[in-house]
Amino acid sequence: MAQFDHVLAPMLRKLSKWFPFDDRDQEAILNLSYSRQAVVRGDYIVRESEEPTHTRLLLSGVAYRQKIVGDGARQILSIHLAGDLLDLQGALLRTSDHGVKALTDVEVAEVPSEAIRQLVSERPAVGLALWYDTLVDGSVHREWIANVGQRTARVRLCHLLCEMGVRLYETGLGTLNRFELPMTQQDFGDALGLTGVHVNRTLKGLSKDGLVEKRRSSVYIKDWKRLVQAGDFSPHYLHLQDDLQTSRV
Amino acid sequence: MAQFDHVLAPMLRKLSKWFPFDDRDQEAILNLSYSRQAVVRGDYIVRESEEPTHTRLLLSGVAYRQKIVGDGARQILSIHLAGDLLDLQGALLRTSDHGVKALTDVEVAEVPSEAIRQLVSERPAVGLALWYDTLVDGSVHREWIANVGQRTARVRLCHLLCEMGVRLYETGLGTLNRFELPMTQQDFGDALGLTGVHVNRTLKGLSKDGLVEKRRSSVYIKDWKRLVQAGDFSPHYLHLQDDLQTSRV
DNA sequence: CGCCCATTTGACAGCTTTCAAATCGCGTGG
DNA sequence: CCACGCGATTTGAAAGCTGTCAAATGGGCG
Repeated sequence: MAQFDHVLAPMLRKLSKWFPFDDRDQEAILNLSYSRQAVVRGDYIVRESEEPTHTRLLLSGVAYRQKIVGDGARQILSIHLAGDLLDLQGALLRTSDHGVKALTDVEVAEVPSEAIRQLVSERPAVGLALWYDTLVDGSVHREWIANVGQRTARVRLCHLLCEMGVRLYETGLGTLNRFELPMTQQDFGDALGLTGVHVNRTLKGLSKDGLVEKRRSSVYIKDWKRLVQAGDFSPHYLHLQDDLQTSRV
Repeated sequence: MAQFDHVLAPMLRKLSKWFPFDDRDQEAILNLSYSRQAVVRGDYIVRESEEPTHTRLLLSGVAYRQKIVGDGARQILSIHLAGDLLDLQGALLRTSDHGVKALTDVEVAEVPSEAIRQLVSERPAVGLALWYDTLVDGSVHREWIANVGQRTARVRLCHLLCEMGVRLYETGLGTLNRFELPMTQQDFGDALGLTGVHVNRTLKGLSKDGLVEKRRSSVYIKDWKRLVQAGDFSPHYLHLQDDLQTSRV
């Protein structure tokens, strides 16, 4: 493959980890029309309630999905890293049920929903891969429901740190001992169903116990093994393809 | 269509609401091999962590998906009614990240995962429909994350009652004013991240305020409009195809 | 009639929130 | 190079929602 530098190559690489594509599948993916967009930190990538016309691939930076509830509170639904498909539901659903915002300055590639639908009609293998991606997305959602619903603040926070550690490691953006995660304590709170103040106190507890240090946007995991225990974490729900699950985590 | 009495017809009807199938698509779906299974109340339909070999269609009864966390607590992830596809992730993912249990005696049709994969490869329109179903599933998960993460016990409970009311109504299993929902107060608690005791007190508050009466497995909505308000409920996230959203809810 | 499970209640503990106010870190401008 | 300003972090005290633990009550089924 000579197209490693193609903008959509990360998407191809990610999807083809799960399903082998033949040459025509690959060609069809790389021939998708797209436009490249830069979004600055804090801006919307997709607004809630608008009708989605595009599906997006996160090329660089960190983004998150959110919902605003009646009293104005924000729930962060998932965090996304470079290579993740954002707003895949925009390819089929009529209205966006949530918003997507940029946590850092990001770059995205926008692909028209119509092009996705046509691609899937003509190349069923690509459809399977996109479906797979959506299934994993759902699995992560499920773990978040359980995390927010059943675990204490401390366990929730550890769990989220583990998830981000593993995913950043997988994406090559860090190690299990140190990675960059530019979320504020308030962001953590909104992701975990806690207040920023309580995240602060909980984080301090983890630090006192020698599990984690967080300084600005750097996260230092002092004891991965104990953090995994404290976070009731098992990476199965991420449905990683390699054997990270048993070997290193 | 003469095959209204076919066991898989409900699945065909549901999926074709979203995407028009041609005759060969329909035929292919109805020709799927399946086996019919009865599961009694409380038993597992799919066990967590086992490798899924089948995808299931719920033919009758009520089922729910759950996760058990480290300390043994149970989080209910979603409730399923007749016509729902269960364990669709079993078609592609290697291990089941959650369990499925029967809330009432249920009947399911089991379709081999391999058959699903092959069907999707040959009939891309069916693949689109299944993908769509999975996307809606994810949307419901997201609402649950927000529900459990950001709302008070009272609002959470109202929200869940609204969701079930709309879905039972949609499925023809009840009206918006009265429906059967055989969940115990403990079940509600496990779905909402609350204790059964607190659900009891909250339910009593709703009753006192003239919103809802629950007696055994019957739910009587005394004031749908106020319940919707109290539950911060909007049905958009269910991505219903008809205009229930604006007309009657 | 009696058992079993679900519901109901009460008292109390406790985790988390709320509300401020103080402190810190760092980019910007003087 | 230092001062200013703003957002993020930190802290304290007090309130509150929800959980815990038990025990009593209720209702349906064998």
